[in-house]
Amino acid sequence: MRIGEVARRADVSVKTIRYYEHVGILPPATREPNGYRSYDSAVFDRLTFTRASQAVGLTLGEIREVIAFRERGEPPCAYVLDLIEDRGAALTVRIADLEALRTDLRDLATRGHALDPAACLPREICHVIKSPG
Amino acid sequence: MRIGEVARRADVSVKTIRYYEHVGILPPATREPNGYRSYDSAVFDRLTFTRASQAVGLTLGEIREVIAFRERGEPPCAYVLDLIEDRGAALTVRIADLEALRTDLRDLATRGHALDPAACLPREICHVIKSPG
DNA sequence: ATAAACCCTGCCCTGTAGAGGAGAGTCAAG
DNA sequence: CTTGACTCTCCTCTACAGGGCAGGGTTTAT
Repeated sequence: MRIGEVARRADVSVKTIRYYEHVGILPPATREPNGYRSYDSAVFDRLTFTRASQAVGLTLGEIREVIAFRERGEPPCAYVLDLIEDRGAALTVRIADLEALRTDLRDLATRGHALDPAACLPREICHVIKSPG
Repeated sequence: MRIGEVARRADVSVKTIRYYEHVGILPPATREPNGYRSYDSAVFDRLTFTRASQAVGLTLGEIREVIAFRERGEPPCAYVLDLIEDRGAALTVRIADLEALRTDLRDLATRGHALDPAACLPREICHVIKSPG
């Protein structure tokens, strides 16, 4: 199967498939005598796994690591669980940060609506936004 | 005052100051006869405002817009409030997405711990991660 | 006089995940 | 025979906010 057909059937772009090969998500494709890449159905397993992994927030670099385990013959499950737990912890921190920011924004909006634009001095640019200090 | 002193006193890098001039956050500095940039204390108001704005999630592009209002002689407060409310709404969506992702990750971790790595087939790379379909 | 510290412009580099296009070769159908 | 669809490699570009050099000129203190 050629790259275009793989792309259509997996609903990814041809560019993406070449890129995945470039970054090691896909092994170097075998080639037809004319140089065209040739694939068998195993490519769909890779692409499906890659998509599912991206959906849970793994980067291509991490996905490549996971695949590397598998290629060394080791089940990557333990590594995957670590990754997932790290991602989860990082996500918790990030969500907390964003929630704090959202709170700030709401306070700012509330305060801002109570302020008079005519009382905003050029020197401070806009009195709605003040430095935390 | 020269750029280095501004940088020290405002606790930003010299690079950052030049960059801000480049992108229009700061007006082109006046120059000493030798070509060195020369600043008066107004630069600190800009830098302070810029920092405070970044802290609430505005981009330099947006900050530049706000400053442009001020330079046209209009109080930018109304525009700032719009920006803040847009950011807040976008943030709410984003937080919801991340929370959904965190939920997925937790489910995945829970299910993953219950699975046997030895039962993970090479074809699926890692059975902890499955496509949503 | 000279070394250390400062300043200038201009250029490339970072990370993410590819997109877009140039220029060329290949293949099937009409 | 030629048109259109496909494929190849290689190069540049995106957003964001600067960082890190090179290679030069200037100032300040010793």
